[in-house]
Amino acid sequence: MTGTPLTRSEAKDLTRRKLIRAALSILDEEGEAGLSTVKVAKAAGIAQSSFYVHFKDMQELLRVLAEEGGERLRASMREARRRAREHPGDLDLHRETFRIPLESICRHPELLRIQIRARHDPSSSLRDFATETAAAYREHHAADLAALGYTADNERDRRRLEMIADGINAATNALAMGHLEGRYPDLDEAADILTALSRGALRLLRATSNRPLTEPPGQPGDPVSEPPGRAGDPVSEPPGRS
Amino acid sequence: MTGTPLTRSEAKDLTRRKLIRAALSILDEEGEAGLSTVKVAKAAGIAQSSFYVHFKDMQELLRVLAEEGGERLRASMREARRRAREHPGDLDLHRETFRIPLESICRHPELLRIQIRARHDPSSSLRDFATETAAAYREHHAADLAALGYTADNERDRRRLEMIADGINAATNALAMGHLEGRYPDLDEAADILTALSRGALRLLRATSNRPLTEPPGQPGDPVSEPPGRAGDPVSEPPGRS
DNA sequence: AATTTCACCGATAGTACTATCGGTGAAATT
DNA sequence: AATTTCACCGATAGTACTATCGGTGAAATT
Repeated sequence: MTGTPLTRSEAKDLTRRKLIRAALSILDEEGEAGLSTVKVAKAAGIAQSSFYVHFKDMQELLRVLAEEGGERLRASMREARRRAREHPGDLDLHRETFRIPLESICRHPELLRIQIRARHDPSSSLRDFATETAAAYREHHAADLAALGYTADNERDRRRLEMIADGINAATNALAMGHLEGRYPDLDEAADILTALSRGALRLLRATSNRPLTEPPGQPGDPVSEPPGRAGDPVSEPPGRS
Repeated sequence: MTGTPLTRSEAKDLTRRKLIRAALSILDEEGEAGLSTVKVAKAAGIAQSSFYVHFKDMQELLRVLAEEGGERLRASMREARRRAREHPGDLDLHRETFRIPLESICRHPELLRIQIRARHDPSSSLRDFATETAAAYREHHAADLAALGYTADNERDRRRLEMIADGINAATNALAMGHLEGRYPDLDEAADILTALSRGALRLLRATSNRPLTEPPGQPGDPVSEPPGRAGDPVSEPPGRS
């Protein structure tokens, strides 16, 4: 049947993978509270005590899990955004920057769930890690927006960009979860909504930038003004793109 | 000192409130995993076994907690949105519909955290409840948008409205958390961002509605609707508002 | 005044889990 | 071939918690 004589370290690594896989599946079915060395070891086919050959404790396994998943997603997002920036005209590519994370989340939803739970659980040893991860996503997203031409040269605008990135990331997670729950069968539709959310907010940024402070939000005739001069396509490209 | 002779039921109710308060504070400091009948009872000043006089088990206490918090928030949001609808011109009132939930979340962040954790924890007995609560927020928000004039008379548009509501709700939670973490000191700024996110997405809805693309919900001449040739105010009011 | 109710108590049986320890045999090294 | 390494094992001490039970005294009812 097998014919594959494994070396000792190969066998160990295999067992380690089995433990990780088992943990993921239990996490998926029962959540973090259902996770125990007993269950994971048993599901991986080894004795409970052997769990400690591979991990110092359960927290270490969880961290490994979170890191692996996060790394993969971040890499694919970076790539998608880079491509979109290189071909600025391509709407499909731009939407792609939203579809990539959506798909990535849907591929391993438990990984996002761990992060979300950890971020909101003061007792989780992963909390700091999850908070840092979320901050990295947020700041990276904000930096990408800045690269698209939404220069943030003062404190307020920087904060706004960060809020937009924060909000959009949260919305992305929410829509991915909705897809998994069967509410939004088409991920492209979700990506469209995210694009629209993002652009709407960015328009505000342009509109009320600190440059021409002539406009306190509300002037006769133009309730929430557009940059003077350019009142074009309502779904127009960001300033630096066309 | 006291001078307040409590009846038996008053005393019992007081103890019950103490338990709830204690649970909230422990939840805040240590999270759900740190919650136990031992700790809660001790913090409330009674014996561990007396916990069961007031609650069937810890899950019941958690549910009571979640229900109380959710009820309060929902009521204040309904009220804020009603007011905004009654005075359609008032931008401050519209922003208020976003500031109310932001403030409410910040008042008792643990309550939202419980819900979020529960939604993403398959083992939580509160999961169904949290999912239903989230669905209620989402659908209510979507209905409110529909009431603003974004009629959703086909499946696709309905789904889009729901996605927008879903995304905005998620963004609201994220910005509230960011405020608590000290990143967004001004809740009004956050409310502005949410308003902008919302409007941007709704514009898409109008723009690509499946009906004759020429005339979305508004009438000809309506300053609000965006007839293709008429590059009007890109951050205009929703169709039904002016 | 006698009786009943009941919020609370301490003790405790039971459950689930963690993490360590000495032992084992096959792989790896000498 | 002899020796060492080490992934894995079963047993077990220790920890933390849940939920029940009989008892108690003051409040409430009669």
